Amino acid sequence: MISDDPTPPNVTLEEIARAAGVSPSTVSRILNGTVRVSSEKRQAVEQAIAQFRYRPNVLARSLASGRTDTIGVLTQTVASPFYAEWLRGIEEALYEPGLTPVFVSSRWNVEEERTRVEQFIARRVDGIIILHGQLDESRLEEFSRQTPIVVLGRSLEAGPTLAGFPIDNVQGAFDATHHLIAQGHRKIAFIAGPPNHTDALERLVGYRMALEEAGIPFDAIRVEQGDFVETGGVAAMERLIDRGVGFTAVFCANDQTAYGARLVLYRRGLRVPEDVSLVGFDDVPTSLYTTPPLTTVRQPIYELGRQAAEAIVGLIRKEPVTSSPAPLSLIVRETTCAPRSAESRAASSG
Amino acid sequence: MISDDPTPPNVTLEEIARAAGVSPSTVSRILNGTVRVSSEKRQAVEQAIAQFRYRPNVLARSLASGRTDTIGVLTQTVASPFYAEWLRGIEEALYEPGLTPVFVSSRWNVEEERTRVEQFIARRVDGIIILHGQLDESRLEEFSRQTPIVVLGRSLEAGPTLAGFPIDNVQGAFDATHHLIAQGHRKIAFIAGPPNHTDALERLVGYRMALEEAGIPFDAIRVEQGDFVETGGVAAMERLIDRGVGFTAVFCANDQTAYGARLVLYRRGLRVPEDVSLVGFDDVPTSLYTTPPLTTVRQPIYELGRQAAEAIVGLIRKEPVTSSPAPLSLIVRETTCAPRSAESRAASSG
DNA sequence: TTGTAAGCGTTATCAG
DNA sequence: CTGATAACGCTTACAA
Repeated sequence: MISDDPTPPNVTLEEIARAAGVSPSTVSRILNGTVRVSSEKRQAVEQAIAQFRYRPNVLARSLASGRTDTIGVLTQTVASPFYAEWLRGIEEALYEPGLTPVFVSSRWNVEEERTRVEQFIARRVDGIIILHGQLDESRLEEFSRQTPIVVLGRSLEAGPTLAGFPIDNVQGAFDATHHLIAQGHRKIAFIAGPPNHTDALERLVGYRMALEEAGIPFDAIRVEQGDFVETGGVAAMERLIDRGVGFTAVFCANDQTAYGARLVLYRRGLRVPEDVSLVGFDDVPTSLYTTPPLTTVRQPIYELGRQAAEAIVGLIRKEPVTSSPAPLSLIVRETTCAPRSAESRAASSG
Repeated sequence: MISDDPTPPNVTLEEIARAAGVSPSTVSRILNGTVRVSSEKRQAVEQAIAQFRYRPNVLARSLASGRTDTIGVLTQTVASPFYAEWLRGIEEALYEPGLTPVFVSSRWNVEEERTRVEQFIARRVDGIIILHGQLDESRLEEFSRQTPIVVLGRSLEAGPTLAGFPIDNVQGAFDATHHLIAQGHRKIAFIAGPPNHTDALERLVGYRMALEEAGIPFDAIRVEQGDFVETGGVAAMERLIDRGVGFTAVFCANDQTAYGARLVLYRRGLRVPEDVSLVGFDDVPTSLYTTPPLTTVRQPIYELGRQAAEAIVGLIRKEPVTSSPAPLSLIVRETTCAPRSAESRAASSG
C-alpha cells in the first residue's frame, strides 16, 4: 500500500538465459542443481548471473514450486528475554535445513493471533510454530489442515499436521516450592502470573501441591497477583509486605516477576536470601547475573526452540514426530537459604 | 454427521469467481477495493469467500503487483534485550502503514549479513532496515540501488534510497564519565567492548575525552577488554581487581557488561556504589531492576526503532527523510555516588 | 543434456 | 461496472 511505481528494474531469469544463449529452463536447472548441465553452458550462465548481478525472484519461485522454504513463528511478544532465547533456538535449528523463520508477534491479542496465522497461511509458509498461543484447539486443528503447526507449551491431540509440546509447569513449580520447604520454610508466599495464562495457573497448582504434600495449609493471603513482568512483581511484593503477611520465602511465577520483587526487598532493607529467600521461574539469561544470582526453575528455552523447529521440519516431511520436550530443572543459586529461625540447626557457612 | 466442510487445500480466486458467477477480475476488485462493484455481485463473492474460507495467495499477489508490503529487518542477534526493544519499535511503527517486518539475524557474521540482505532483495521486500551491520558503505550503496535501505547506528552519506542514523556514542560515554568525575572520582576504570565494534570504540573515545577535559591522565591500565556480554564483564572485572589497579568507579561499555562486573564486585564483597560506582550503557529494560538500579546512558531504543521504520517508509515513498535521531541521555540511578575518600581504593591490593 | 510450453494465483490493461 | 486477456518470474513435465 505504499509503493506507487512499477517493479524496479530487476533482471530476470529470462534475460540471463538470453545473455548466456541458453533456454530459461537451463538457467533454472543450474540455479537449483536439479540436473547436470554441460560445464560449457554452465560457465556462460554463471558469468551472466555475475555480470548482471542476477538474484532469482523468490516469490516467483515459490509460486511455481509451491514451496516457500519459510516457517512462520508466532510469539506473544518479541520484547522479552525469554522469547529472544527461544527464537534463537528456532533460528539456528532452521538454518541447516535451509528454512527461514519469519517472526511475528500477536502482542497478547487473540484476535491478532488469529490474523497472524491466517497471514502465514496466505503467505504459504511451509509450516507454523506457535509459542503458547490462546487459539482454541479446534481452530488450531482447522488451520493445521492447511499448514503443519507445532505449538510449544501446550498439550494437543497429535495429528499428522499438528503437534503440541507441553511443558511441565506443575512439576517445575512443585520442585521450586519443595526446595524451599526442604530448607525449612513454612511461610512461603507466591506471586502469581496473569490469571488467564495457562502457564501461570499451572505454576500455582505446583505450588499448592508441594505445600499440601508437606502438610502446610494453603493460605490465599500469601498469594498475590503478578503479570509476568517486573512492574507486577514490584506491586505484588509491596502489597505482600504492606499487608503484614508473614513469610520467609517468595516463589515468583517467573524471573521477571522475581526481579521486581527483589527490588522491593532491596528498598525495604530486606536481605536476600538471609531475610527472605527468592525463587523465580524460566532461568532467563540475566538471572545468572542478578545480585545474588537467582535460584530458579530452568526451562531449556533454547533447546525447546530447537525441538520445535525440528518438529515442524518433521511434520513437513511427514515423518513421525516424537514429542518429548526436555524437562524443567531446578537451578539452585544464591537467593535461597534456610529461614533465620532455623539457622541454629542449619549451621551453614553461607 | 459427516462434516460438509472439507476445507479444500487451496482455494483460488478463480474458483471463487466461478462459484459466485463472476469473473476473476471482479473478485480481485472486491478484494482490493480497487473500484466499485455492484453490491449484488459483491454479496455473492463475499459469501463464496466465506464459504470456501478463501485466503488470497500473497505470493501470487506480490508477483503480479510488484509489491510485497514487507520490510526486511536485519539485526546481529535476536537474543538480546537490547534488540528486542528495538524490534518492538519497528513492529509498532510498521503496523499502521500496513507493512509487515521480517526479522532476520546475521549472528555477528559479516558473510551471513551479506547473504541475508541478498535474500531480502530476492524476496523483493519493499525496504530494508539494518541495525549497525558491518557491511561496508560501498556495498550498502550498491544494495540500496535495488531496495531502499536505512541503517541505524551509522553515519552514511545520504542518498535517495539510503539513509544512516548515527548514534552519538561519544557524547553518551562522555556524559557518563563526566558524571563520575563530577562526583569526585579520579580513578575511573573502563571495560570496553569488542575492539572491532564501532560503538565500542566510540564509547572509549568519549571516556577519554571526559578524562582529558578534566585533566585526568588516561591510563591504559584501567581499561580492560570486554565483549558486550556478561561473561566479558566478569572476566574484565576480575582482571581489573586481581591486577591491583586502583579505582573507585567503573564505566562499562554496555549494560550487559555492567551486569557481569557487578557480579564480581558482589563476590568480592565490594559494595555498589559505596565502594565502587558503576555505570552502564544502553539502559536495557532490566537495568531498572538490578540491585541497586543501574546508572546508565539511555539509548531511546524503542524510539530509534520507530524512527528507522518511519524513515524506511519515507524512503519508499520517495519523501525527504529527516535523519535526526533522538539523543542519548544519562540516567542517574543508584549505582553511583561520591567516592568514600581518597584512601578508599576499592581494589587497592589484595 | 537441453529446449518448449504449460502452468502457479493475482493484478492490471483494455475494451465493452 | 465488468470481463477477457495479457503479464509477473520461475519451475517442471514432456519432448527432442
